Amino acid sequence: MSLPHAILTALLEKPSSGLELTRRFDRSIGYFWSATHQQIYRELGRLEAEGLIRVLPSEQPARGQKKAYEVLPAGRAELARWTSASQDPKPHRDAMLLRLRAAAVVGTAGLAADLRRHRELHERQLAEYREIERRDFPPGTDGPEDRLRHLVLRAGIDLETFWTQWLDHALAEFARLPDAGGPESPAARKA
Amino acid sequence: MSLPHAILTALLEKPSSGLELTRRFDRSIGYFWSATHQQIYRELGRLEAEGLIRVLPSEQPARGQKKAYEVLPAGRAELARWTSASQDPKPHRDAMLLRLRAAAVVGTAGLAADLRRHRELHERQLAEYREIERRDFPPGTDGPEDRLRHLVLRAGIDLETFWTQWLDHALAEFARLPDAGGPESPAARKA
DNA sequence: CCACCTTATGCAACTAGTTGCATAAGAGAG
DNA sequence: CTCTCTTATGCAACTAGTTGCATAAGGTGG
Repeated sequence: MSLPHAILTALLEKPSSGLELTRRFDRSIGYFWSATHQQIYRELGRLEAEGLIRVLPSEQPARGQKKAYEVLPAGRAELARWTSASQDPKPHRDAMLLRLRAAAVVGTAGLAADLRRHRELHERQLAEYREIERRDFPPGTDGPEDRLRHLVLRAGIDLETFWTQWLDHALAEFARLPDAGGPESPAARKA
Repeated sequence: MSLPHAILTALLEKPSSGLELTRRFDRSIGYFWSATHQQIYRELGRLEAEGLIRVLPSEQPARGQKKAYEVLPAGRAELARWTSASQDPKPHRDAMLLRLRAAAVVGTAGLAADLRRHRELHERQLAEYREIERRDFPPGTDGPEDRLRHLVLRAGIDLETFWTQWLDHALAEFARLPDAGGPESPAARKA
């Protein structure tokens, strides 16, 4: 139930068209709230119908024409309401941890390669975050809005650092396991 | 697409009924792959229809009667296949980070209290994980299966530690912000 | 013996997110 | 002028997860 609020935030930061929003979701906002262009268009339609946003009057678009939206006062109020309301954290789902647990039962064959691949992906993401930090938060950037946005980026950086290190730890553990097939290789079991 | 595999893993660890599975998902497995009882019953039905699990022959149940399942060889094979197959990490969604970013635009009013509440929740979860670690992984527990399961638990412990510390950091940052209403309090804007 | 509580299973409807594809305008190549 | 590529918007169908409620057996207290 947060995609509309993600869009409101993005539009308050800068009025945009659906495709522009999609691009921004692929970059900054999508790092902690991803969305596809179809989700975004559908949600823009709903938000407009509810009177929380409107099409920028300058543009009178037809299909295939850019159509930029801006947030109306009711939209800002709704975002403020949502931001301050108490919310329970959603339980996270992590397929890799599940696979590790499954591997304890059916064997670790083939898993190490994917652990290494994930490690690379997290490292690449980390490098991207660091680049954003260098670019957007040079020393002296410390207005209240900057501080909050930097705080969010720090969470991303620290999380990727965490996963990179944890995967290193996992790979080290794998190296110590008896054999490539793991505790019970599926082949050995199926005979 | 991982719930069936979570269930297969749980059933391989120990054949169980739907409700028993639900309880185990509330404890260990649910810490990284949560599921409600309705999801579990529905999925058990599907897995049985696909021939990956079967009802334990000892029990011939009617409605309201316990009905325990065990994994068939085809189920084990499918789990092994899924575990070893390469999978891309799903982008994570975190509402709290989104709220912080929204707060940079509409103001921080009311947010600090929920940050504190979340900190408490993460700390409580951390204590629970540590208790599980103490109970299930005493020194000397180091068979290959134990190592893998411990690795997964460590991820949980370290993640909760991470969030607790990050929230402390966020609260410290909040304390330094100009005022309770934040950079642009909604009230000030709406006038 | 029946009202109520707990354990246990399950259906139906809804919400959110994903995937695949369709439509349309404009720009450039031949 | 028309074919194709890019930009842009959007619908429809599907998959996954959530919420609300129904059903049924067995035990307990009055």
